[in-house]
Amino acid sequence: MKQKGMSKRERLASLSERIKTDPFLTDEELAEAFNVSIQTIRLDRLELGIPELRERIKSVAEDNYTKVRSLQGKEIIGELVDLNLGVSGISILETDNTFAFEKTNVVKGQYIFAQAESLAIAVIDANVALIGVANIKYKSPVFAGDKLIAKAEVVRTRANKYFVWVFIKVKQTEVFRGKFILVSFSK
Amino acid sequence: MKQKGMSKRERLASLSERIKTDPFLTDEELAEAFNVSIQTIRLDRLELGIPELRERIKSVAEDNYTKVRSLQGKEIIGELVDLNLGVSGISILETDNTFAFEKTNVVKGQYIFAQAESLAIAVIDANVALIGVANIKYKSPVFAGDKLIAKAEVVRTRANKYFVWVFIKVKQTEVFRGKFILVSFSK
DNA sequence: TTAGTATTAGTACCAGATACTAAATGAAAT
DNA sequence: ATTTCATTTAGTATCTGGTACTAATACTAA
Repeated sequence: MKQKGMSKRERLASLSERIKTDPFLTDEELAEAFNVSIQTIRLDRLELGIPELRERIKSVAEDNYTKVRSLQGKEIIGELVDLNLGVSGISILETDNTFAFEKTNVVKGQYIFAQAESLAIAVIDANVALIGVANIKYKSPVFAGDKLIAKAEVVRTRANKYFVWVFIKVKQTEVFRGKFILVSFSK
Repeated sequence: MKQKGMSKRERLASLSERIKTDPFLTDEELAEAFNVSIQTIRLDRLELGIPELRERIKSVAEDNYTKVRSLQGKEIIGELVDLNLGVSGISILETDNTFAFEKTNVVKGQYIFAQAESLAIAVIDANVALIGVANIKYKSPVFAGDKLIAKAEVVRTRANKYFVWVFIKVKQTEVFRGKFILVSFSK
């Protein structure tokens, strides 16, 4: 994929684009791709303020290490700030643009749902599975940066079934409500 | 956090534990922590088959790079295998244990929901926001390893509102159904 | 005391850089 | 055609966090 006769401006733009899409490229590989010397690539990076390969890899690793742990590894989405086991609970989720659609900056419903679901499960604290849900409603869109405050309440317990209501608000305004039916699991 | 008078066996066990929980530790830091020389740490790593810091960081970065992109970066959860814009769509999601609760191996509802929601949005393909949802139902638990096949159908369009039904099956068995109300966004 | 293991020390080497100096090349302006 | 300045290339010393290897020393159990 050699690109000859490129102006410096073009190369700089293309370079940062490439590194953004693939942060694992060495200066040597980049030098070959652009058909310039390694030194030129280094000068370009210096000019663009792009750190060296190892730093890039490290930051990808660090960013994701925490993010992956907190988004997919952890059982609770959002921070549990109050818990009254079997009765009620409150969690807070600070959103940012990684939770949102790029174009619109609207937070994806899946994260709001995840906060509600995980809070509902935390309140029960048993080997539960979410089997039924009803009456979910997104009342108004949530934007990146909004701080979601979720409140859960156990409204009824019957045999191994738990009925939990979860409300999520952004600054007093209700943005989501859902009724979850949790079924405790045979051990 | 110095640990003196540890046997080799103890150190080896503790070492791999530490590196597992924090892969960003250099040999030097480890040597200080265990109060042994750097060479000892290197011999230990060699014996345990633990790669060097840079390799560790790189593999964390690579593992997560794809995972994070596909789970939180991408707009669609699951692979879109069929799309009839404005009418219907099918997506497939192969689950694994990263989607599930550790203890029970039951896939978290949030991922199933995310697949359904993102498919519903893909079928509409407009600047939509998910505002209302109704009649969601998880019919039976999904386990890590199950292959989820989601089908979406647009059942009604009224002004800027779209009513989309999504069914998810695992081997002919319906595990989820949901009716989404999507509202197209003012540009 | 000795054998064998564990540990430490030191050297040469590597990748992928930084930081720096110096030279060569190219294009535009005079 | 020559000067001038930006761009590019070349080369050296240095850094980090290692590998691979050899050799010496310390510890421990028989």
